[in-house]
Amino acid sequence: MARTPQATIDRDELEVIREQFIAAWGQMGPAWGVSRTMAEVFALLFITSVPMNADEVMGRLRISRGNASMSLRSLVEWGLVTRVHRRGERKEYFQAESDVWALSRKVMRERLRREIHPLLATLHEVRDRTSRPIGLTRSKPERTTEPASSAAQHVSKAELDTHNQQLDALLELVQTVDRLAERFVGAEGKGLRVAATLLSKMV
Amino acid sequence: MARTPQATIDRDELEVIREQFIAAWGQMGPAWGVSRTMAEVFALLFITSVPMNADEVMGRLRISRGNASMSLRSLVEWGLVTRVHRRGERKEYFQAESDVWALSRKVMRERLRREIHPLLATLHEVRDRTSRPIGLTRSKPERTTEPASSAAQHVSKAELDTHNQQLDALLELVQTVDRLAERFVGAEGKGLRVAATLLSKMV
DNA sequence: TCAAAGTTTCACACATTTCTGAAAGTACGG
DNA sequence: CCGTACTTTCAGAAATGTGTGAAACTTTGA
Repeated sequence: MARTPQATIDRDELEVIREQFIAAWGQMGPAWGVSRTMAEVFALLFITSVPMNADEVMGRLRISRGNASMSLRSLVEWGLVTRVHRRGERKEYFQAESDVWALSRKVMRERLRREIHPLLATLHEVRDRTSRPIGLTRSKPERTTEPASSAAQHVSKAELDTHNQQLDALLELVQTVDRLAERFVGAEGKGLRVAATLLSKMV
Repeated sequence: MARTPQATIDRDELEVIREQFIAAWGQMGPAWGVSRTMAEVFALLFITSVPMNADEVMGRLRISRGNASMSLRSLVEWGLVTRVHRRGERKEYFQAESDVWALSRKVMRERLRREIHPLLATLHEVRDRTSRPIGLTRSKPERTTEPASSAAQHVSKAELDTHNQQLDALLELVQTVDRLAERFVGAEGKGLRVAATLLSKMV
């Protein structure tokens, strides 16, 4: 297991290693809310650390022009990759954001926007439909009238209370996640790193 | 916008409300690494707060027996739902874990296991292939021999260093996420809640 | 030991997502 | 302006992921 500080590595070997990295990243893509290809393109740009144009990307990854164009565009939208113009060249080059902390913040921001916020909106909406102010004192069941089976129409107070309690608890959770995430995203610097340090102090 | 503390709600109305909740949850499913149906089944059990058997689930959600069986089974595997036996009844009933904090920990544990850990393993493996101890002092480029274009075979030291730096930075990030998550998962109680409280003290 | 009740499996059908390639669009230099 | 170099779009093809339903399997009570 002793690692020899290998001085040289073959071009081919490096390419194989990069390939392995790219493949691993690609597999994670879908689980992260981006397509496999998008993840691979990003991995390629990230690990190579050299700006590439669409042709280079499509050649290296063996994907179509259309796919390369789409993927690069999405990556730019996510803020994970930036366009680079080279003097005297007409082609557009793309380079990956290389600061991993910045990357994590950008990913988080995007997922917050696409997933958490819409969910929160719906949860609030749903919560409102059974009235009662949001997220406040979770009134304990205080069972009063029970089945109330007058005309097979009304829902018992107990059932409604349970519903509301579940919803409130969920809302609180999602809001907590949201607030936490916003904090990371907002933080100037290495949001996660700060968090990690802080939390390591808790038992 | 003033909310009347509505005393009664029609059965039908409650069903519609539940439906909206279930639909919203279902939409989030894919983004969370579970299928839409699985998310819906969970939402149904969670919001209804009453144990149901497979037939009730398939009836309410209009899904096939096979699908219901699969989804319930996965939910049990994830630990989000538990089987309940009723005295004298032969059918199996299923009920959702109702503590949202426990839920969040279980989801996190599962995703850690399926996504983060394999990724970490591969990253380490990739890192090892260019040797040098892991995650330690990120040696600054210290550019020495540059192109070294002897036989068009070897990779320049500079290129290799860049590669390793990117990889190390990424490893550090993923490890941080991993450690943070492990902490939440491990925490007895409301991991996230504690985190939120703690972090609210940071500026 | 059997029949009834309940659950799981799995080959196939269906739906959704992703990718391709060619055509349309855009912008730049001359 | 026009031609060339490059990029984007998009309809259909391919791949992937999900859902169905019936048959196989398991369990239980008599």
